[in-house]
Amino acid sequence: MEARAPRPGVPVRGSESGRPVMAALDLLGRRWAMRILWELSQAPSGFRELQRRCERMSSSVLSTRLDELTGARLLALHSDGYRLTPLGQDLVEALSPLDAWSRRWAREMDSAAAED
Amino acid sequence: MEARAPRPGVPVRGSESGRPVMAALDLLGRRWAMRILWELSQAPSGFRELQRRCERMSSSVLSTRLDELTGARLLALHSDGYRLTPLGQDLVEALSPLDAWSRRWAREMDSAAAED
DNA sequence: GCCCCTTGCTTCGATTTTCGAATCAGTATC
DNA sequence: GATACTGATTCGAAAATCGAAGCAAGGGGC
Repeated sequence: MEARAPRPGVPVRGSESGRPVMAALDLLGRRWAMRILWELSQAPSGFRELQRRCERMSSSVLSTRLDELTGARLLALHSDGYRLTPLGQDLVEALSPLDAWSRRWAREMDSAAAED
Repeated sequence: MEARAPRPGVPVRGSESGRPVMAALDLLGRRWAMRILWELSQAPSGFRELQRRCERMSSSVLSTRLDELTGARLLALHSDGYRLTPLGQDLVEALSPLDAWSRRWAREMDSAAAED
């Protein structure tokens, strides 16, 4: 399958500029993309294990995303399964504040719901 | 329109657990969601201005995303347009390392392309 | 050899999401 | 009343995703 992943420097969905951050937002905004990176940061996984860990995501989309993320040099297939590249690990680290934020979000949504 | 935004504590697409970070990944993984937050962090904007800044994204999707993000308490409509809430500002800050990462990504993709 | 199991991955029809141009209703200005 | 904004909706078309079935390759066990 031919991967048509967004790349920095090339116009992507929603941005003619090719600004790197826009390409990143396009790549990461595709369904399951961040989830896949998240799961692989916990442990390298093969295709089917990854599918199980993402609660049976569609194999066709998993295949497409793996192609795109591999093409973007964020991960690679080794003998023990897919693994993040150093670049991919950096991305997950850049995204890691999201976990703490989401817990604060959960608290605020709870107290907001309690007020209604 | 009724917003069916992911919320922490409630199972979302791809996760039965309701873990906050999974709800966040679902919400942010929808098309244009992160881009909208990104643009609003640069400057508050009205509906049409936002649409222009996102290079003519579909108005129907913009409307849906605005509903979802508003329901998630990440933004709100004021007299001068849509604005991030403090919670939404925190999210954008949590995502801000992405900009620096994307520039490193751009450099690595360039040098990788040069080798081919 | 053959059988059985697992792997990464593709196929393809059905469903969901997104697109985008037209349009609506509300408000302000003249 | 006419014009020009605004946020937002409608709806048929296009694209993305789903998901069950299946394929080809590899590794034992016999």
